[in-house]
Amino acid sequence: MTGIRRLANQLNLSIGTVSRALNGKPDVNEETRQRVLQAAAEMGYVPNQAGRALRKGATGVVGFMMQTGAEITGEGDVFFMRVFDGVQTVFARHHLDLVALLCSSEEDPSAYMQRVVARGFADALIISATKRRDHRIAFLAERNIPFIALGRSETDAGHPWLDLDFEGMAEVGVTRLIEKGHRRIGVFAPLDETNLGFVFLDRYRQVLARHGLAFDPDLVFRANPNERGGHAIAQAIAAMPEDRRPTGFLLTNEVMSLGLYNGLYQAGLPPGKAIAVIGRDSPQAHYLVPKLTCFTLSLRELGIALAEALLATMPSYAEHYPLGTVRKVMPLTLIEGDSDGPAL
Amino acid sequence: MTGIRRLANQLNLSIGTVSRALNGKPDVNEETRQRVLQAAAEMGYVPNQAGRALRKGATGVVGFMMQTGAEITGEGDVFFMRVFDGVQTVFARHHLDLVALLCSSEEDPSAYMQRVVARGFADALIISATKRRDHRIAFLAERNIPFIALGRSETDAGHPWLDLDFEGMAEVGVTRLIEKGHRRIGVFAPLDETNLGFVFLDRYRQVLARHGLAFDPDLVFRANPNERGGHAIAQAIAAMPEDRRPTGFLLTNEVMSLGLYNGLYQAGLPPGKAIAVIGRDSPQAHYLVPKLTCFTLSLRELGIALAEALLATMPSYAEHYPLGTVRKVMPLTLIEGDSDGPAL
DNA sequence: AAGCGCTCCGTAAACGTTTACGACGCTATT
DNA sequence: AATAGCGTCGTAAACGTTTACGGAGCGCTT
Repeated sequence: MTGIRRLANQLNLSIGTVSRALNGKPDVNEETRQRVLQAAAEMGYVPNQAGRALRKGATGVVGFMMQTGAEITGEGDVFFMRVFDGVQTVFARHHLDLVALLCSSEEDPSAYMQRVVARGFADALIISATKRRDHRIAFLAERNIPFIALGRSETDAGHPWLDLDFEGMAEVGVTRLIEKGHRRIGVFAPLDETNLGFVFLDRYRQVLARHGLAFDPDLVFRANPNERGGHAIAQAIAAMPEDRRPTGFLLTNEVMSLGLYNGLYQAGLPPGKAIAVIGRDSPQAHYLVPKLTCFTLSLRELGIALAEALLATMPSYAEHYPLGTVRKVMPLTLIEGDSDGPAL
Repeated sequence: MTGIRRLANQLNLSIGTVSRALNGKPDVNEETRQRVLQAAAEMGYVPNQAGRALRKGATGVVGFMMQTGAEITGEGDVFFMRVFDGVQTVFARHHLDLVALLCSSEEDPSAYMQRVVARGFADALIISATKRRDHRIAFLAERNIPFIALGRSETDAGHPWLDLDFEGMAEVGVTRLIEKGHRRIGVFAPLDETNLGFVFLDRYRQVLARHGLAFDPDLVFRANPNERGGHAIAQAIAAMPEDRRPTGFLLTNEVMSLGLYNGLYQAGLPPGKAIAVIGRDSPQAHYLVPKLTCFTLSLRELGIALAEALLATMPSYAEHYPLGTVRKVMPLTLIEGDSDGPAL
């Protein structure tokens, strides 16, 4: 005798009643409910996940899909850990569990996702590292599985997403550099189809135009979104003729600054002096010299917003989170450092 | 009609035969097996996780338990992502899935783990961020749930573990600094009960003694195992009277070096000149100036070893991985940089 | 020709829950 | 006094698999 049956036996109740008592159903005497609850606690009873999932057709689990071994997110680990924490504070209120679904670098992300949803592993998904064209979005939307994307994408399935305010960063960052006298402002762009704010470049050009500055494609530096990429950009800058180099640089990525700094120093172009740099907040940014001027946002709040937006797509939570597909951009605020001095 | 029943219907077979065909059981005609396999692929059939788990009493999932929002691991994100990748290459061969079980910072880790195993979420567990005294170990060992710990612990349940070779780092690192003329060598130790190689200090003292050097407790710097902790250590060093300061420092942690460097520069004690530093390999370490002399190991191989050691505890995999409880220390190799010059 | 062993397949039970439905006793209504 | 309604509880089916068991068909031996 195992599981709920043992509990029922102990209490001289039927398994049906015990189940109802535990699940807070109305048609059970309050006194017996207390008896059940107490006995469950004493015997350490926890409902079996498989049995419950099989019957209910839902697991109570939300999966956050990530790729292992890859360094394509451009965000550090603390980034995700803090976002997770925000997501969980919301989920905890609704007895939802968050797990990270780890897609091996040897498996195709789309295939992995298909496997995961077909097997009924999770009720809903959060996908990150979205590409500009992302098959996963159409796939999930078609079989209307609740999901939300962290990061915009060009493939639009009327799906919900959250993203950082890349437009705002372009607006504020580029304007700031221009006002400090910079005329040639370099920016980062991803190498592949990874979506790290493809809207950023548009706004960058708009701001330039508004100030009467020409757009120079050579000032868009493509690289991998990691430390090495930052270093590569520095080398590329150093290799340019002096009068064509950027005098200011805007980095929308969290972890590239360290490599960029290092490369600039090596090239004799000290950041903050020869080249002004604005980046993103991260544990690294605090300890760069000179102190990095950077955009920051609360990752915990990002996680909370993510969770709430996801639940807003699920009818079962409509009473708490009014139904609707959220598409929101999270604003960032600027922290002034010493890395974005005026143009020489 | 759903699931395997639909498949069976389509093929004019019984669900039993279809199941056997899919699971590679011997008593099924090879021709019909091919028919089944093909039909399954065409119809995109994937066995339901809940049904299978309920019947078999096993999920085919291994959980890697992590804490969100916390920064207690002392390892960067790339660290875990690469370890995961190693684990998965092994698991993939055995149709095992790896997921990260995310324990919220608002929930007690032991309670979370209890919930996870009672619900039958995973067949086996990998636990990290082990404490010197870790309740989880006894808990898992008692109900003999297969698990392995990443990191040693003082609570010994005869359980398997893997850990970095902190003794080796102490041996090689301290000896190296001594041979370069350093007499006062500082080391890092965690603040709380987090286990970051408590064996390290023992070996540190042994090496000192072997070279006739006295152990000075003031040279053991306690701090949080993150960038901020590194910075705090630098400040502590600067606050010491000059003749009591360490002239060399050994950092066994992956991410503290950036903070330490920054703090030392701020204090006018440039790393590599005023104070020799040896640390751990990480994406940051590559771009520190001067280049950090550091210990490195293949995280992928660590993951592979972790997975193999875990499977070695599970009888079902005995034919591939001979039964036994592995307790192994992963060696690290030294990469020479420019940060550990001779004593002045 | 009867028996045996082998291959292949169908049948049905079981895993642990949840939940629709009905049964029972009691009170209040007509 | 019969009935309706309510509160409480038990019964049993269902979720989608896997697997022990048995049976049908066939070729071979004795």
